[in-house]
Amino acid sequence: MMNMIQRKTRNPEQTRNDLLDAAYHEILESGFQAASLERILANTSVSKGALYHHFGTKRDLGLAVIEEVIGPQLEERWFTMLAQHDNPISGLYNLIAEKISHADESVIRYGCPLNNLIQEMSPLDESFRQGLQKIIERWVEVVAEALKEGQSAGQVRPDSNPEDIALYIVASIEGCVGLGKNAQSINAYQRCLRQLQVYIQSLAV
Amino acid sequence: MMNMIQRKTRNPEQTRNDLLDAAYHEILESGFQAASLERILANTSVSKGALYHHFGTKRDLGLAVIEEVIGPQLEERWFTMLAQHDNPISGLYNLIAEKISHADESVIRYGCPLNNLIQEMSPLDESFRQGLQKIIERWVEVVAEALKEGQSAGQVRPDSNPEDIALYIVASIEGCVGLGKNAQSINAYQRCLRQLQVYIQSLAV
DNA sequence: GAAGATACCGACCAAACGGTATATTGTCAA
DNA sequence: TTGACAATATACCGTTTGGTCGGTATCTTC
Repeated sequence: MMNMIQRKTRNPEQTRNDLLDAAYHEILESGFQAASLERILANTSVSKGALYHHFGTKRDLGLAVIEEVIGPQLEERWFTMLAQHDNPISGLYNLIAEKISHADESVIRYGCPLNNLIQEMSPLDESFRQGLQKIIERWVEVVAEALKEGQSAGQVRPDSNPEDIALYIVASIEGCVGLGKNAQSINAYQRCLRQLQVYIQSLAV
Repeated sequence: MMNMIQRKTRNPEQTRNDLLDAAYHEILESGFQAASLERILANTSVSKGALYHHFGTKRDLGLAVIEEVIGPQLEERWFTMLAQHDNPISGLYNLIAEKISHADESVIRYGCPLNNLIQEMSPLDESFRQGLQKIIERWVEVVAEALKEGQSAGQVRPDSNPEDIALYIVASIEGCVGLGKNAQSINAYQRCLRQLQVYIQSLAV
């Protein structure tokens, strides 16, 4: 076979990561169903053969993006930061504050990758739903755990259910991001999150 | 041409409504991009020719669903009901209570048609975004207006911005529906909305 | 009742899609 | 050095997609 324009050296790990990264962005921009493998390949200079060597189907690629890109991303940016504060109220408050001040264009334009996939895929594919749900549950659990410790330390009002509140906080965040995205407005995004801050402060004892 | 199996009598309005209704359900189940015209046609016994007589493109059909189905649906179920209460706190509270008790399977499975389309389409098509944003703005406006009147009547705390709170409430609702959908859990859905009720009550003077 | 407009029909089309088959090349253990 | 296998390349395939087109039936108007 002629004209084999191949990569100079083999690097399967790099190839796999390139694919995951390109797939992540393609999915963020177009959604999973409308994500085009051809476009992903064009953005990575990876051949179709290589793609199907690393991932059995488009679906497998999507599931890998959830598990290996979106999950870890949230874990880093959110969960470890929350653990650094010894007061959950100020911890959550500061986390939201950071979201408010770092309102970059990508969030306003494309919203939250996790929420996007939830709305699109969770009714259509049980494996997707479970992969996404695992991340959500972890998120809620981390917030709930912080609130519980805050209750023990007398920082959080004891008359409230940490699990329920954590669930609601996560829901509100996704809601704020979603509305900011549709308004295409940093202002709406910030105003919405600001109210969440007010709510969070009301949890203090 | 032989074998023209046509509808017995013409009824352009009915045909159009049938198409809008079927498209609404198809979009709710699959999203807009993955919505199949063939499937819509199969569910309506309308021919492709008839479809393209009433709607210029698939995009036009989608925009019509937003404007003529989703918009009015929310207007009926929400906006008129809120106007019936003379206290916005109890009005909003009851509206959420109704959502909690009427947690039908469709909401848990498919979520909110408005939010689904926002997350999928608003970054991809400016006309979609504007159509959806019009509905969101109306929603926020109705809630904000009710809160303002409540402030005047001394029912709502005066130290808060009705527009911001209204935005946040709408965002929270969408967030709760979205999480309930991903958890596939009526329980999570209800617990989440229950916290929103608590928040709403905290707005009372 | 003829003419013109409106509504509807179904075969067809090009493009894009995810996926497969087969060939080739790099890597590394034996 | 060689044999085996992992990694990569590309041509190709069947299906589905949104959309078009020439034609027909029905309704309205004069």
